[in-house]
Amino acid sequence: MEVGAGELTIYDNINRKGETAWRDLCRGPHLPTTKRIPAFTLTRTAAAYWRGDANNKQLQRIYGTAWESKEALADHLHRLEEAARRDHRRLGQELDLFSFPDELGSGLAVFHPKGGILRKTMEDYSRQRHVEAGYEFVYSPHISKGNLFETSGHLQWFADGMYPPIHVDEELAADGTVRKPGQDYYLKPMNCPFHCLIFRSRGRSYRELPLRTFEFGSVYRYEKSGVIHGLTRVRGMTQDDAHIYCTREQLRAELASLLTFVLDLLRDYGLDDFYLELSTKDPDKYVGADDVWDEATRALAEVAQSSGLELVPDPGGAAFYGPKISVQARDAIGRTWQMSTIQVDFNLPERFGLEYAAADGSRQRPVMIHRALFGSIERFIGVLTEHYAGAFPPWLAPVQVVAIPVAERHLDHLYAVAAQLKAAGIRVQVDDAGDRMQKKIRTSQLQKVPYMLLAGDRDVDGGAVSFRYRDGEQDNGVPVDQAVARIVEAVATRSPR
RNA sequence: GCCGGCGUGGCGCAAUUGGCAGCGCACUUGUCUUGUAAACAAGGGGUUGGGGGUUCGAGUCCCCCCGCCGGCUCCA
Repeated sequence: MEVGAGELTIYDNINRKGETAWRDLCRGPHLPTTKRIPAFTLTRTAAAYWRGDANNKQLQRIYGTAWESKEALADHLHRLEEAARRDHRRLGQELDLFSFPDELGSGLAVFHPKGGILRKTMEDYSRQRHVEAGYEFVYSPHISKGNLFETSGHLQWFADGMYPPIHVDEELAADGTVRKPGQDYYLKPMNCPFHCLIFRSRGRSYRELPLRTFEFGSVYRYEKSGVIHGLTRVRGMTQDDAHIYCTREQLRAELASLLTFVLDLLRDYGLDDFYLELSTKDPDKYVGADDVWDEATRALAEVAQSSGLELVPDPGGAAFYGPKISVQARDAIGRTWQMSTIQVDFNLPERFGLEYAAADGSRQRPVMIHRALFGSIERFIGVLTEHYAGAFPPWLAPVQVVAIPVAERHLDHLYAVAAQLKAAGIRVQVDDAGDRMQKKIRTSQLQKVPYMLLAGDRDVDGGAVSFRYRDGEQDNGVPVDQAVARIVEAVATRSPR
């Protein structure tokens, strides 16, 4: 039969007359009777393409889950609830981070002030690390004439993933015929063609290589309507994108240091459980010479192996232009997300005719590496939101400190503390609303603020504040200078608490 | 894109066979001046996603768009 390995059973479903009403396919495991399933529930229903091919008809599929005991089923359902509680779409709403206004269109997000400061903090730290790692910062526009994407091959290979062209500058004569043909502009689906133009903008020497061009580049992809999902699958996104142009000899060392860089940076954002996937050539869809493919694939494999991380092969999963490593990260509840990709590309340097002058004076073609760490910032924010369940570590938290007076007369003391924190670069708010203290604590708790600083008569008299941490723990009567230093230290070291 | 479900103040939800659009939170104002997860009271806020249709009458029924949710296919 067509379904994989193992047994395939056809169940006869008998009607009251004892005739077979319909037949049902099932790939095991099989039970003689459903009485042996102690706990099950139906979960959802949706269409599925016959044999997983969109060209085929769809069948209605009913999903269920079966467990060895009622307790195991309850545990499973509880885990699903936990995942739902962490859903970044819900937390994005509750924590006022971002939204998807209907007016913008599907898959297009706006970041609110709190999501904005989170994003800016992530970007700033990323920029700092890229400076340290020898990247050059470049910028490119969001749209381009179609020419560029003909050169890059996007219009041949990936036109259906792109927004349709914007046709401009056409002039018609009085009789309606075209007097001046117009131009097609496209929203860019990738940044690489632009970076290739930057490389090509003047003659290049081997002395400049590796040339590492970095950009937070906004790209637009016409994702099919049914696949859009929160921040993790959007139509407009910003990639932390870089293209590294190097010699074939430099490739291996560059890939090795790159993987280290990527993993270190992901760890700084709080992800630390990884495995790697090596995507190799699809024999039916690739460009470039076999020996270069082999060389690059070997280099990637060796670099991956020396990382000591688990390596999962993904045969045929490469892009048409070169093999890649992708970093898969496990989050706090064990789900895996594809994060960073490191792709070797033999195609674009060829298509753009990129060259550098080698030491012997000959003209050589550079190898190009595409890489993104976050993948897209939007997606990374979505993943981190779920990883932390919205309780971001202090350095990332949109509001790091909320100061709460026991009574109104303690406000001036807290305004002074807040001014000190603010001067030290801490994002602090004084909750001077008309609510009671308990209510203010609840509000900040629900907003997952890392530090609450409370002050009553005892604190004011002692020149102190009282900590309430996000986990409910308290540390009362901490002298103001110490309290400020404690918070500044936690933020500076990107401490988890 | 496909199949199924859904769309009601900022958010979460209610509204009987088609018959006065409501509740909680949030917001504004007032009173209370408080020691670790919700004080009390009053007030404002809606063309029920958009458009068309049926009807004396539509949140409710029909059609077309838009968007969301769950899957499938896709994810350079």
